[in-house]
Amino acid sequence: MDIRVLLADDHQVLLDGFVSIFESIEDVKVVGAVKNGQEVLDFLEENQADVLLLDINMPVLNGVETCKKVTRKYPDVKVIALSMYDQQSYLKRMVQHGASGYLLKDDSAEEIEKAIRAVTQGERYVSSQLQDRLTSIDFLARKNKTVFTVSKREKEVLELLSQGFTDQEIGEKLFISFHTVKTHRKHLLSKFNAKNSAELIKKALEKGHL
Amino acid sequence: MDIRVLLADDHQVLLDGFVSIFESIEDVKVVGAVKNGQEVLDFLEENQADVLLLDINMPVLNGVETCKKVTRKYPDVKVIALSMYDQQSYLKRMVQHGASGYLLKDDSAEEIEKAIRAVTQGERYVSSQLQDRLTSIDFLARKNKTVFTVSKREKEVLELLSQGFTDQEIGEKLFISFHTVKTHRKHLLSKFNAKNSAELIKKALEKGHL
DNA sequence: ATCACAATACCCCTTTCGGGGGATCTCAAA
DNA sequence: TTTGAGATCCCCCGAAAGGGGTATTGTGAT
Repeated sequence: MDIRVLLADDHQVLLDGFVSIFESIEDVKVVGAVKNGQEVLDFLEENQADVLLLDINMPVLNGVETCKKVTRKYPDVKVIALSMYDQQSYLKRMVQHGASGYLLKDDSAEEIEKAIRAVTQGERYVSSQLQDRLTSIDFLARKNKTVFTVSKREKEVLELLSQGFTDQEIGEKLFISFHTVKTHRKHLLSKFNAKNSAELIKKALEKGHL
Repeated sequence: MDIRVLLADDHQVLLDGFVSIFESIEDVKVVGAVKNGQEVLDFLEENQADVLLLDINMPVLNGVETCKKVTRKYPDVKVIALSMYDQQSYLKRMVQHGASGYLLKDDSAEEIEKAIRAVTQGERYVSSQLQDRLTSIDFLARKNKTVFTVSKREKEVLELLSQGFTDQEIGEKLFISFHTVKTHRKHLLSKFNAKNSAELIKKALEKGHL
């Protein structure tokens, strides 16, 4: 039985690229190529897949959310996260949400094939480029609470901060006291481990919270 | 004579993808696939190419700089910029620096082929997704002075700012007075039209200056 | 039912920012 | 050769940010 792969990435070139790559692999069939998380769910409604190669950065429904929904609804579908960035934060979040693998777009076709075979066997696969970090991540995941959540309100504050508004102005926009905004910002700073708002915005953008 | 294409993108998957795509096109030959701007220059030192498919976001030497250097040194090489983002700021900068084409990674293989053929004919090609914006860009490019430069020193300050350092700390790192840092930051704020450092970092990241 | 956490608001205090100037000096381009 | 831009330094001043607390709600998970 062939391995049925569903591709999800918002970039057409990448989809085309993957299709071409998989054409040369005997027992791997690309059964679908979609452009966002919503389409993943729509596709799985009516079709079957063994592996989902899922880009993290997508519009409409992002990778993390899609991964969560897919693994909950279709536990048999193995999800391999695909990211441009070798950031532990992503890896952690995806693994937490049920991903079986994590690859970088920088990885070779061979590595991707290996990953697909591994996850269909029920194994986990992480890009060799990240292997060395894995131990520390596992360790951190258990001991430390590095995977933090950003609440709805904090997200709003973050967004307005990135647009250059002051606490005062944000307070007015959200109909809350500027003290509260200060508190939210304070929490954000400590969650992202940023020394000030400039670094906060950078890290938030990097980690995909903006 | 075949069209010799040099690929430059830091993501292996994309390179593989392009190679696969071009394999099915008779008269297009991929003569090289490199991972950063420096490698582009190194490659062109010893080899020839007709078209350079150049990703804008690359480490070591970014797309804009690479484009500038390549078009200056090898005027016969047609550069097609490749970006994930449909931001006019990028388009403008690349065109200013001699790019002959601009594609989105979201574009289809067909569109890419079309673009390659167009630029080898000496034409210009812009992703159809951006066609409608072109007029306004041309207009802006003439009337307004939207394209500003960020000096070397300002870039350094920007980088350190994004890492959460204060003017004082940046001054120490760069062996200059914090007054000077303040001045640089002030200039950056006005250039990027940002109300504060948070917005500055966001805009700098968006426009690819970080 | 308890516990954790999000969301709200307030206090104090110090440091940093941000906006407005002005002033050299150098180097390259017009 | 003049002009402009980059880089450097300095002033003032008020507004914000940042760090440390405390505290009250409400809600959702265990």
